Amino acid sequence: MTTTQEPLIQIGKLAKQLGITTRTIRYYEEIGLMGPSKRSSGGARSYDRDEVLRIKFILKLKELGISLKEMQILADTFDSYNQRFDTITPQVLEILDLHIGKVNDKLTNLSSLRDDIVNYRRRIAALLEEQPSA
Amino acid sequence: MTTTQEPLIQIGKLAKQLGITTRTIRYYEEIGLMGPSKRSSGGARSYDRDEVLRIKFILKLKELGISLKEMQILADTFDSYNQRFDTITPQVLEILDLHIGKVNDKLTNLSSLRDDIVNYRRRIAALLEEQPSA
DNA sequence: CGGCAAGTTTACGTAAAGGGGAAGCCCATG
DNA sequence: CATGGGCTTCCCCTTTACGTAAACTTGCCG
Ligand SMILES: [Zn+2]
Ligand SMILES: [Zn+2]
Ligand SMILES: [Zn+2]
Ligand SMILES: [Zn+2]
Repeated sequence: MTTTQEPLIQIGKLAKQLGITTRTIRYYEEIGLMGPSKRSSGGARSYDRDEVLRIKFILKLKELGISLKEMQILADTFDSYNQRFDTITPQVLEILDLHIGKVNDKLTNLSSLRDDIVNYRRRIAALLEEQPSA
Repeated sequence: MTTTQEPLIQIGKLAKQLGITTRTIRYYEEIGLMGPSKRSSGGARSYDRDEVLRIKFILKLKELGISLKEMQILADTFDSYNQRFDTITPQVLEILDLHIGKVNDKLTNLSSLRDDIVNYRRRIAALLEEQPSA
């Protein structure tokens, strides 16, 4: 919440700018990830800089495989702890570390599977060359 | 398809053994990932060793983030190329490499985000210690 | 004033990967 | 013979992250 008169952006522009749809933005508000946005007299949503940053942050986390539900939990603890910086960040770090671990494991397993397949293939190829029967 | 008389396992046992439900196994058959299984006179499904291996392979790929749809594509090319080993493995490798790349990227991004947050936190902490006002 | 773009709400649809239950066979067992 | 498992097929339910259509305002332009 920045109180000074700053440039507001409308939902359509913002969506286009971020490469998402307006539906997505409204959806994030709908599930409480965004908090009710300011409205124009006519009822149109508008966003200021820190709200834009928040959406960008959400998108970044999403891209990294963190689910909206997990973000909700984060947002909730964030709100309940009343924006205390040093209580909230460890939570984020915890979730991040958890995901980093998962992704790391996945990478290891994928790579070893790849190796298995490559070796398997090599073995078969050798066999086929040795005795070109059948 | 192994023709020799070998031990067959029933769906319930198999599911329990693999830590999944019978529904899952039937589902894999339903979407064509498994090909129709042998049936007993009474109509009960039974599986031989290579079918079990196939399911295990599916589960392994799934665990690594490959979708059932992607596996279907693999299975399709596999079938259409009539089990020619050297035509099918490159396909698997291709998909695997693609996923390895994705996962690798994700890992990098997650780690750098983590670093950002840690640094951000450090900076704020320093600020709070310098001037304990407000 | 007519019209169009862009906004709004409400509400139903979708894809993925199964979960779970009903209704009905088959078969071993007390 | 009855009963209890375990199996079968249907078929609807669930979650996640939106898509999409309907019907309605607002704002602005000629
Ligand atoms: Zn603000
Ligand atoms: Zn997670
Ligand atoms: Zn076989
Ligand atoms: Zn994929």
